[in-house]
Amino acid sequence: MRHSKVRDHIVTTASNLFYSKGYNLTGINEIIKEAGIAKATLYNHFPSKEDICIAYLQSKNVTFTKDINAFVNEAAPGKDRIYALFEFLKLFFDQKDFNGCWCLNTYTEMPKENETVREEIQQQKNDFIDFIKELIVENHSQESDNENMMLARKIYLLYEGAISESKLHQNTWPIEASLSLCKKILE
Amino acid sequence: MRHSKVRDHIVTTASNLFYSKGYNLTGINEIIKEAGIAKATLYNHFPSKEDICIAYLQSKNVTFTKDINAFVNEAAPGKDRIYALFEFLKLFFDQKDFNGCWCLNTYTEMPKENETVREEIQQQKNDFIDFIKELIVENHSQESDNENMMLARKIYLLYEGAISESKLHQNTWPIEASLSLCKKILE
Amino acid sequence: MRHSKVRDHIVTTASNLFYSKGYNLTGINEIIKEAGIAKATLYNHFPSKEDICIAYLQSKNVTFTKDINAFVNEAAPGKDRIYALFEFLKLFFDQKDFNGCWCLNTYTEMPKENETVREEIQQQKNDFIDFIKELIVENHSQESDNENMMLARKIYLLYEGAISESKLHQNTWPIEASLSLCKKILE
Amino acid sequence: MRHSKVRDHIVTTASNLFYSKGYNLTGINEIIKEAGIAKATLYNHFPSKEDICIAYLQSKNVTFTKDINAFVNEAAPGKDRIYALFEFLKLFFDQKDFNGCWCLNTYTEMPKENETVREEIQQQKNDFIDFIKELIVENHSQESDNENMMLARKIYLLYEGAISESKLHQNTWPIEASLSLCKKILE
DNA sequence: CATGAATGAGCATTCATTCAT
DNA sequence: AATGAATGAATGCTCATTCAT
Repeated sequence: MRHSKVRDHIVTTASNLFYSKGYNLTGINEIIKEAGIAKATLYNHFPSKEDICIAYLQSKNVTFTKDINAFVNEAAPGKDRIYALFEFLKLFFDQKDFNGCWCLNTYTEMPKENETVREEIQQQKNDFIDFIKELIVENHSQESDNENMMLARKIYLLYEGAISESKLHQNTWPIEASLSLCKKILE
Repeated sequence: MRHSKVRDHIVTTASNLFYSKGYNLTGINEIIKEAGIAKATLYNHFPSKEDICIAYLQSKNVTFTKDINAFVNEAAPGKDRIYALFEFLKLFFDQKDFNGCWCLNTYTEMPKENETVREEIQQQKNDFIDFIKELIVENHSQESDNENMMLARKIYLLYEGAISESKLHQNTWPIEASLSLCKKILE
Repeated sequence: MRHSKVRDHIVTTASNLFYSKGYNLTGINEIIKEAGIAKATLYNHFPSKEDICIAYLQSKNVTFTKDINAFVNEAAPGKDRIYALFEFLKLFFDQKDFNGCWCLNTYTEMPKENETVREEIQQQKNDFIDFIKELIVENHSQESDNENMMLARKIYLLYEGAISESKLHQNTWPIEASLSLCKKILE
Repeated sequence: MRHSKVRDHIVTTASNLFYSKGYNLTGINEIIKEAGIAKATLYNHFPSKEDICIAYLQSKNVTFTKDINAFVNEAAPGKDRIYALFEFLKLFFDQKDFNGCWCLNTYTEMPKENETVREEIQQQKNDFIDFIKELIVENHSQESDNENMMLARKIYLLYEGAISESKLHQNTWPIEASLSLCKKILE
């Protein structure tokens, strides 16, 4: 049974802790205490802490993908939808538990040897680049596929820089600066 | 005695481990074993692991500042010196223990409550932004101080995006893309 | 319902695991996984792991008694039937999951306080001694009952030494040596 | 420092527990509680429980070798020294914590994969066989080396059967029977 | 009769730090 | 200034068993 109420509860609880405190600074004991379950219950649902981490990453990604899709679709087709990425980021930043990008954070916390987690993260980022590319294609589809990809990567880099640095400096200026730069290259 | 041979040896050893494995995944035992010293010796020089972390960050910054300064000064004055930032990053990426930015990594690994480390990191990043601003001033000093700062932040964001993402994707395309974008906004 | 198909399946599965891995190194989870049943199903048939252990010992003994009886009866009446015990042991040793004597193994693994299991094992061994005594009686019945018993115990000791040590040294020399000694005392 | 007071204390404490309760039924917690030390202190002296097991086996063997040597040397040279092996065993049996052979017990408790422990045990047993062979050589040295070895193995098998079965049946008859058999083959 | 889910107590091991010398 | 030894608290994980359905 892949989806159970308890399982979802564990993922939600662990996700909040992993995201706000970090993966290595969150112990299993803290997760079960917060979730109000026994240790063996957790291990009945997940073979190891690493598996909870994967579930955490996937859960974050599902929500993110859904939310950002909905958000950009509220903007007018064209460049505004691309700019909306950064508006979305501002809302994200304003959330009281904002702690940057779960992917970058987790990638940093994991031992290099953990290829499972690394590949999950790389996949999510590549999916995000593809998502940006789609927005670009909608906007100026006269370019070659390769040029669209190049542009998508640049906007992706601006987004990533913005999320990392707004966290580090605890300020929105990186988001504003990235948006400004984004507008410049799309004009 | 702020500077002793043993102290420097500890910092060097710990730095290599912290940088390549991460702060939380590096234990005190590993540091003393690698350094070939007794545990109490380490604690004679540093009150706690956190203090070694500060020394690590400072040590990394001293080297970085010296090296990047030297590197950009080899380029012709003007835009080339700014582009040299990204050339420097490529060399950095090619080093066999490359693991992204020690500041971003450590910021992610530390508990939010640790303001000492957070402030050290923010200071380093602000110093780096100032360094970029100096390069800009040298290049087109006719702009206002505020506009120079805005531009410096944008180039800084490109640099930060490039270092983070080249690590994550294990590829140089983020550096190339950032450099390309940098050239575009300076033309 | 003392004998059900499920019950027998559990005993068979548990027996294989207990014998090859040891009682303490075999978990309930491994048994149910291997048997393909639910945990509660197992506990419907056996009140505790210890009860499965008893069933395991009895099951092993039933098979052993049947097999060794059949085997020695194929030999000519007289001394050959006694020597056949060691020939039987050689065949036992050659089985790919050979792991010595289930009784001695289980006796070693159980806490001293577990008298139920200890008595079951002692009973099986006493039955085996009686079995050997019967073979002796068939052979030279002119001896007193006491002398027959003494002889049976000696042959039993050779058998037990042979099984333990062939396992420990992973070699058949202990069986050969015991057989050789057995022949000497019967000549 | 291979030999420290604490280390010896740990080995002594663990040995008593491993021998009387069994390796798997003795937890690290019980060892440290009985030894009156902190958990990390134990792990400062031994990398793992398995290493304590090796130390336990070696410690038992050192004492055994010393004691049995001293004991047999008190007997008159010749057959008596060989018979003394079984007299020694009787004294061993009478000790209040007698629980059979530590080697056979530990061999049974260990997973098959643990070759380190298995080899240690096999080595001890082979050394013991060599010891018996020496006693035989002293007695009737006119035999070939191979025949002496064959005889040593047989007496060894009697000894091993005696120790295993006196434990299982909680009685000295196996020792008496083995001794009786031993006398028969040496006459 | 069978099940999936839950549990408390326990496991071996590692952590950063302190202390007496 | 340097050390080896000791520590309490926490780590991730497994155990046999129970319970509601």
